[in-house]
Amino acid sequence: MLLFKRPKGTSDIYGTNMLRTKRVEGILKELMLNWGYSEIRTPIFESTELFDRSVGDTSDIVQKEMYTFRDKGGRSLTLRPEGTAPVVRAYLENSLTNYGKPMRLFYLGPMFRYEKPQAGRMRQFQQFGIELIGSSSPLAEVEVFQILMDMLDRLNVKDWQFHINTVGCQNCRDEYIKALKEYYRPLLPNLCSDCQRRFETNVLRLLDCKNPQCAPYKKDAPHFIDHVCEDCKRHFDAVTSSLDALHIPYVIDHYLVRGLDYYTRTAFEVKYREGSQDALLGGGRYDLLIEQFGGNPTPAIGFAVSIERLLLASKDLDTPSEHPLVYVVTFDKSRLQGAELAFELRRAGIPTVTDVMGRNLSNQMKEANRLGVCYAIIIGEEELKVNEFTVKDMKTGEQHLVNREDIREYILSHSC
RNA sequence: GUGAGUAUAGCUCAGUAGGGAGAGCGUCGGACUGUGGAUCCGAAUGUCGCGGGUUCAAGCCCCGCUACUCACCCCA
Repeated sequence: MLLFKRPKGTSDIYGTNMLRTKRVEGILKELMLNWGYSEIRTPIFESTELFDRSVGDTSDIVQKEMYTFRDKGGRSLTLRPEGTAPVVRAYLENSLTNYGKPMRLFYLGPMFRYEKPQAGRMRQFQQFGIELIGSSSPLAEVEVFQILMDMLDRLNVKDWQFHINTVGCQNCRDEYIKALKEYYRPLLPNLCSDCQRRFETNVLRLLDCKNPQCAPYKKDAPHFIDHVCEDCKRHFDAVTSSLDALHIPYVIDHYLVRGLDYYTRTAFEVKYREGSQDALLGGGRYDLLIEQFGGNPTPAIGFAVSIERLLLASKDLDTPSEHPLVYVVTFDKSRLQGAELAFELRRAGIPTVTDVMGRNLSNQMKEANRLGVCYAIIIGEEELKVNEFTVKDMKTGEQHLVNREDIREYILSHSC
C-alpha cells in the first residue's frame, strides 16, 4: 500500500501525455509570437479580494470553488481560479500603461477551482489566455476572433461552434435586468429553487439554467440585444458584421451570460461538440475592470482556454517523439571512455545515452533499441586498441569502424 | 451539493458453486561470455482498496468506510 496519492482533481503528466501537452503549448507560444503578444507570468496565489471584487461574489467561482487560505501573517490568499484579474492587477501595478496602447499579453499556467472532478475538469488545470488591453473598437474583437480561429486551426480542432452575445454596459445592463425581473417575477413559483435564489442574487444567471423545469419560460424571456443602449447596439452590430466579413461562422446566443461578472458588451464562448464539458474557450470584453481596479478607464478584451480540453478536442494532433540519437555501448574495460565520448557528443548537441546499469552488450543493445536511437557506438577492447569505434546504424544494421576523433563529425553528417 | 458505477501484479483484465491468487502486455535475466528488433525459456512484483461480520473456510456473501471514474449543476 502506497503512503501517498495525488490530491483529488490533480494529475501527473508524463510520457505521451507530456509530449502532447508540450506540443500544444509550443504551438500556442508560436502563435503568440506571430501575433505580437508577449508572455506574462503572475503569481499562482493572489489576495482573495482580487477575485471577490472582479469575478463577482455571487458567482459560482467565488461562492464555492475557490481555494482560499490564510498565510502565517493572517492574510487571506486564494489560488487563482482564472487569469484575467491577476493580469489586470499586474498591468496596473507595474505601470505597463506606460508601454502605450494597445497592450498585447498572454499567459499560460495552472488555475485552481474546487469542483467535483470529471472528464475535462480538474481542480488544478492548465489555462492559456490572451488579453488585448486599450481598445474599445470592434477591431479589437476582430483581432481576438482571428487569433482564436488561427489557434483552433493550428491545433487541428474541428467541430466547434462559436457563440456570441452582448451583455451591455453599465448604462444599459440595469435596464435589462429590470426587464428580466419583470418578466420572471410572475413566473417565480414555477421555477426551480436555484433560480428562485438567483432571482435575487443574479438574475442574469436564470438565462443559462438547464433545469427542464425552467426551460419553457426561457423561450419568451427578453433578449439582451433588445434592451441595450444605442452604443452597445452599434458595437454589437459592428462586431457581428465583421464576423460575417471574416467568414467566421457564429450563432447569436441570447442565453450566453458567462460566469464572471466583469464582462461588458461582447461575451463569447467556443463550444466543442463532443464531451459533456463542451465549453472549450470563453471570453469577452471587460471595459470597466481596469477602472474598477483603480486605473484610468481602459477598455480591454480577452479569452481563456483550457489546455486539457484542447487536448481532448485535438486528438488527431500527431504526437512528437523524443528519443536520443546515440547510444554508447561499453564493456567493463571501456566504461570511462564511453562516458567521456558520450559527454563530448552531448556537448556537441547530439542527444546521447549510455549504460549506467553495468549491462552486457546484448542487453545494452536491447536498451538502445527500446530507446529508439539511430546509432549505437560500440567501444570494445578491439576498438580501444586501434582507437576506432564501431558505429552501428540501428535501422539498416550496417556498421563501420570510425576513428575516435571523427565520430562527432560522422554522426552530425549522417541523418537518420 | 445530487446521482450512478468501479476497486485483483507496473498496465489491461479474467477469477467459474465459498476451498490452491491467475493470463496477456511490460520489466528483468538467459538461450547468444562482441550485437537490438523476431522466437523460445525463466524470474520478480499482490495485506485481492480499508475495517468489521457470517462461515470449518471469504477475492467471491452481508454491513460500514475510503478512493477513483462518470454524469448533473456550473464552468475552461
